[in-house]
Amino acid sequence: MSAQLEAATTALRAAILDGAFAPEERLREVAVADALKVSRTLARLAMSALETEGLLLREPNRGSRVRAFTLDEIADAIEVRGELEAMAARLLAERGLTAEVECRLSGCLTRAEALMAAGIGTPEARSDWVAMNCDFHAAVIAGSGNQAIAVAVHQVSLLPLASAGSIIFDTSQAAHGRAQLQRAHEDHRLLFEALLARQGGRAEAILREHAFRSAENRRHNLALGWNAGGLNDLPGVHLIRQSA
Amino acid sequence: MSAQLEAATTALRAAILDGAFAPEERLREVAVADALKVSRTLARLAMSALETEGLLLREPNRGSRVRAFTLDEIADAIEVRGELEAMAARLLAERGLTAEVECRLSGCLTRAEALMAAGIGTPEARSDWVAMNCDFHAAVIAGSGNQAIAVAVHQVSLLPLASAGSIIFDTSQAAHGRAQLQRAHEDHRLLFEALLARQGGRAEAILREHAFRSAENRRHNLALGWNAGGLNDLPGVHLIRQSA
DNA sequence: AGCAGATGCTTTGCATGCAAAAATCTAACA
DNA sequence: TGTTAGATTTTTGCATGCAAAGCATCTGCT
Repeated sequence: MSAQLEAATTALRAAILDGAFAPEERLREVAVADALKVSRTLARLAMSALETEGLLLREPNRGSRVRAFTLDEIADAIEVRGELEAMAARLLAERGLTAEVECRLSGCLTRAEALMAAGIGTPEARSDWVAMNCDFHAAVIAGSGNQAIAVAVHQVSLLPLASAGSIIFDTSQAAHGRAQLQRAHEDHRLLFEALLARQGGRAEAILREHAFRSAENRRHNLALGWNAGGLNDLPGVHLIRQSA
Repeated sequence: MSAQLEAATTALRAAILDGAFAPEERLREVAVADALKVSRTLARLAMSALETEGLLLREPNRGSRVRAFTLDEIADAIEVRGELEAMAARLLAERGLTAEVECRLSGCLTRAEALMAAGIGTPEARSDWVAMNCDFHAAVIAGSGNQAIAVAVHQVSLLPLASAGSIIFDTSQAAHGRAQLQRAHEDHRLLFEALLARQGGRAEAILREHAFRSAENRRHNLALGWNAGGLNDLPGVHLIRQSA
């Protein structure tokens, strides 16, 4: 993918996630091209890319529409990601930590503690926390030595709000939100401990539960925002009510 | 994806898997276009599609190369697929079998028994077996109710020889090959039993072990073919010696 | 008045053409 | 003889243009 196409795709993806297009709205190439200030060809290619990412649905000869997601789909994706990361943790425990991975993980723990000590009230602190979380999870996956896990995790993380990089901070109830982060950090710490001790089964269980509760939290927080009509403040996504 | 593009992509994918291009060989758009008898545009789009599938590697401004795979990568992908299917089995056991899924699974068991009774010496029988196997695994995944699993499985199954639809029958040692199939069938039967009894943990364990051994068998059979230089008879794939 | 068919307009799908970037070749100089 | 700089050739990346497939409206017929 070339630089221009990359830029166009990124811009279109951001526009979709920002809610620039209504759910189920038809996307015409010319409109996209105009909005992105690129040629029809690039708009078309960007749309194709986002189609394969699953953000757009294309009907033959009738263009594309933005896809809408249910809360359940997002929670499902997070659960799958968790299962994959649990597998990675097990493999990592079995093969043992390299010095590099150990350093990276403990670095994340240190950063997390510093952030929690200073408080995570500011957007910068939240951003740092997200980066730390991404780094931690990525380190586990990379350390597992199984590339297929990374591929699969990448795929399910394409769903909006399903990746380790999208965390919804519950600022309405500070104490509750803080408790969630503390618990997440404790999970990370215990996981690190299990990895050091080569306890594969334990590492797997910790990460699986970590992800499961993460999915539950996500579902809860999203539902809150949904009911409050406040989803537009999120790194937007089109949500539709879950069918049943 | 339009009909013409779909056809071109399928043709190119088949050509690559058939080994029409040497590993690491550079693929030029015009060459591909000529070979597929399509315009450069379609060739280009097809190459992009295969790039996202992971069959081609593209370097900016320098075209694409066919990607080569190691035995380990294939085994890793199978293991990940197994983990995902094990998760699906657990979810399916927890939510219980619907009449439709139960019927589909038991149908697969019946077909398998018929095939084993008649012997699987002919290509048709082998093809039937593969279809049965695909159907069985797909039924478990679909029955889990978690769409993200299907997406992730699809992704890792894109690796050549990693999908449930690619089985290497060991015809050199008939008894050994037959034992492999019998064991696979027994796994399926026991899994069905566990699902009926809502034994989620047991179902998960069975399928995970099933996949793990499948990966080992695949590694073994591929290594056999590799050493015998007989990989060209397979639904071809470019294999390179695993690095370590 | 209602429905079927036809015609025009919109939108996508594909091909060709042009420009820029990379690879290769050539030649000159150290 | 080896190396480097320039020029040429190849190859990709992108834009524009044209044709075909939908979709809507309008008209004629029952």
